[in-house]
Amino acid sequence: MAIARTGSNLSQIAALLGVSSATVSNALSGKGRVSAELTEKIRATAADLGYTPSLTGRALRTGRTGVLGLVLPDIANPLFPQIAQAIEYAASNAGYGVLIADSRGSVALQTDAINRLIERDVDGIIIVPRLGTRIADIDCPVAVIDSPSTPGNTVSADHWQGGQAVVEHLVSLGHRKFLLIGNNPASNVQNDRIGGMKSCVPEDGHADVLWIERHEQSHGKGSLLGLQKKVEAGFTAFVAISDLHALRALTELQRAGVAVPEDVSVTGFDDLVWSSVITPGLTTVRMNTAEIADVAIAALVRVIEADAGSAIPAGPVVAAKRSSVPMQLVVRQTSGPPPKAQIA
Amino acid sequence: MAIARTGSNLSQIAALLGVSSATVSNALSGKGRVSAELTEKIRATAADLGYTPSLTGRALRTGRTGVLGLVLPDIANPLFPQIAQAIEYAASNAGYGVLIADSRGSVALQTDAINRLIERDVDGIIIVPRLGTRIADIDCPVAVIDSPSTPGNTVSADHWQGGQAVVEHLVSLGHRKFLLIGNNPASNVQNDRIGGMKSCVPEDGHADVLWIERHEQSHGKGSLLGLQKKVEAGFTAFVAISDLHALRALTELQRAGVAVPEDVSVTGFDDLVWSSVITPGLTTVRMNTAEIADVAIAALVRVIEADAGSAIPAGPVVAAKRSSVPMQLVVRQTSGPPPKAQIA
DNA sequence: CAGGGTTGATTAATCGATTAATCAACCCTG
DNA sequence: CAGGGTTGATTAATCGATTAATCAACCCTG
Repeated sequence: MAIARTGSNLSQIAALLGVSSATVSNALSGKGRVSAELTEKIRATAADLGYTPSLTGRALRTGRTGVLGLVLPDIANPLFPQIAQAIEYAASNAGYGVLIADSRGSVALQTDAINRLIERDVDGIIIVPRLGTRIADIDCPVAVIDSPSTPGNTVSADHWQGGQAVVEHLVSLGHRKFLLIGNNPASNVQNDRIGGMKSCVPEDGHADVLWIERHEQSHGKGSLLGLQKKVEAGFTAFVAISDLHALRALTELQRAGVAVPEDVSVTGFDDLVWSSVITPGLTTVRMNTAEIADVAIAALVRVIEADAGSAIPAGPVVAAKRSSVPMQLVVRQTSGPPPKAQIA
Repeated sequence: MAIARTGSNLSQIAALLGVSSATVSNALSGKGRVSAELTEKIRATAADLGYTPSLTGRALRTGRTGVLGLVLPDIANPLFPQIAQAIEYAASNAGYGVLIADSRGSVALQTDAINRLIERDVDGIIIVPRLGTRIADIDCPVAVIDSPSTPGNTVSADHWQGGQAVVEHLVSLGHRKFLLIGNNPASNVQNDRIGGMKSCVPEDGHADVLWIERHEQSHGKGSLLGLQKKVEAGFTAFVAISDLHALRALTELQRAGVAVPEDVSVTGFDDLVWSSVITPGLTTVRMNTAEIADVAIAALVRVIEADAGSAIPAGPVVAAKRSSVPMQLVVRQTSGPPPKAQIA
C-alpha cells in the first residue's frame, strides 16, 4: 500500500464538489472548458483545503520534473555561494527547483555528478565547468557558465572587459609597471582576465605575469610570492585575477612593510565577502551574478518548454540572447596613485 | 500525450523477456520470489538496455521522493560551500538528492524556502538556521545544524570546545590578556565559542569581548575596530569567532605597523579557504563538516525510512546519536609567544 | 492418491495529475 | 423540426514502478 501524502489531492476536491477530477484539473490550470461559476467554486475549495498539486504526479504524466541540476566545480572557489544563490533565485522565480551536484574538483566526479542529476530526471543542467573541462554529450539541455571565449559557453561575465576596467583605472592613476597575478593558465576565465588587462597596458608601460600554480611547483605550496623583490624592481601595481590572490599579495606586502596603497596598489576580482572588511578595503571587479543567472535560466527554460514540439534539440548546450554580461569596477582603498618617484 | 522518457522502463524489459513487469521489478529489487535463473536474465537485459528506474514513478507509488532539502542562511557566510558539499556528499552516499533553498538572510524568506521544499515533496530537510530563528512547525523530518546549546539542535560542531582549544593554545604560549572578537551576541554559535574561550582564561588573565555589529552601529560599517589602542592597552591575543573577523583584525593590525605574531597573536575560526594562503598563515579552528553531515543525514534517513511504520513522528526535529562533533585546532603562523616584556 | 504447502510467476490496483476522446444537453438556423 | 455547432462536463487511458492478492504447477506426506 502506498503511503498517502499529507495534503489533499485533486480527487478529494472533486469528490467534495461532486465533479470529476478532470474538471478540477482543468479549472485550476485554466485549460479545457469549465464554467466560470464552477471554476470559482473549485478555486475556493482548493484554497480552503490548502491544496498544492503533487509535483511528482504531474512530473510522471508530463515528463517534466520542474527541477534543474547545478553542477559546481571545486568548492574551494569562494564565489560559488553567490552563483548558487543567484541560480536558485532565478530558477525559483521561473518555477524550478535546483538540485546540487558537486564535482569535487575532479573531471571523473563531474561526470558522475551529471549522471546522478540525469537519473533524477532533471529538465536541464547548469554547469560551471572545472578548468578546461569539455562537456561530454549530455542527454538534456545544458547551460554553461564559463567565459565568453569558451566554445559552447552559454553566458558568463565579460572577464576580458573586467580586466580592461581594472587596468584602465590603474593607468589613469599613473601606474605603468604591472605585475599580473594568475593561478592557472589553463583556465579560460583567468586567461580572459589577464588578456583584458594586458590589452590596456600603454605603450610606455610594462606587464609581467606571475602564475601562482607554477610558482608553487618550484617553491612549494603556500610559499611567499617574492613580491618585495618585484617592488624593488619598480612594479607599482599588483593586479590579481581573484580576490583570493589579491589578499595573499596584500598580506605578503603588508608583512614586508610595503604600504598599500601609498607604495603600491593591489587589486582583485570577484568582490568576495571579505574584500570590503579588510584594511585597507580591496579594489576589485564584481560580476553581475544575478543577471548571469537570469540569462542562463531563461535560455534553459526556453529550450525546455519548447521541447514539447521539437523532440530532439539541435545540440545539448543552449544558446542565450546575451552571452556576456559586463563586470563592474569597485574602487576601494587598495588602489591609489603610485609614489611620486615612480612617475616618470 | 505524455512525453516518453529517453531511457528504457520496466515494461520494455518485461516485453523483451516475455514476463510481467511485476516480475522484473521483483527481480531487480530482490523482493518477492523470482527464480535465480530468471533473475539473472533480467539483470542482464536491464544492464544491456542501460535501464535506470524512473525515480518519479517510484516516488509516486512509494510516497518517498528520495530528495532532501537544504536550507541555508545568509549566503555571506563563507563556510556555506563546505557544509553544502559535505551534505551533498553524505546524502548522495545514502541515495538521496539535495535540493537547495536559500533563505537570503531573512526569516520570512526562510519560511518561504522551507515551503517551497515541502511543495516539492522532500523527504526531509536540513536547516542551518539563521541567527536566533526558531524552526516553525514543519510537516516533515528536520535536522538542525546550529550549536549544541540550541534547543532542538540535531548535530553541530562543539563550538564551546573549539573556543577552549584556541585559548588553551594561546595560554600555553604565555598570553594572558585576550580580546575576544564576536559579531552578534544573538548567535548561539558565537556565544558558545566566546563562552568556551572565556572558560579557559586563567585567573591571572583577563578577557574583553568586542562585538563588531555593536561597534559598527556607533562607528559605521567597515570602520576600524580600534585595535591599535587595544595593543597599547596590553592586549596580546586577538581571538575572533570567525576567520573573516580575524582577517579584518590582522589587516588592521598589519596596516598599523603591529607585527603578527611577534607583537600580538591573531586567531580565527572555521579554516576558510584563504586562511592558509595569507601571510602569515592564520591559526584557526576547523569543524569536521564531513562528520557533521554524516551524522545529520544518518539521523534524518533513520527517521524517514522508519516512517513507514509509525505514521506520525514524535516531533519534526530528529535526534542524532551524537549531537556534537569536536573541532580541531589548526596552528599556523599568526599565533606565537607574546613579546618578552609582556610576560609578567 | 487426496490435500496441504511451497515455488514462481501473473493480475490488477494504486500513487496524482493530465489530456485526448467522448458525450449529453442545449442553442440555433434554414 | 431536423440537424450542425457549441458548451460544459465526464470517461478512460496514461506516465513508471510497486505490491497485495491471486493462481497454476508441482512436491510431499500421511
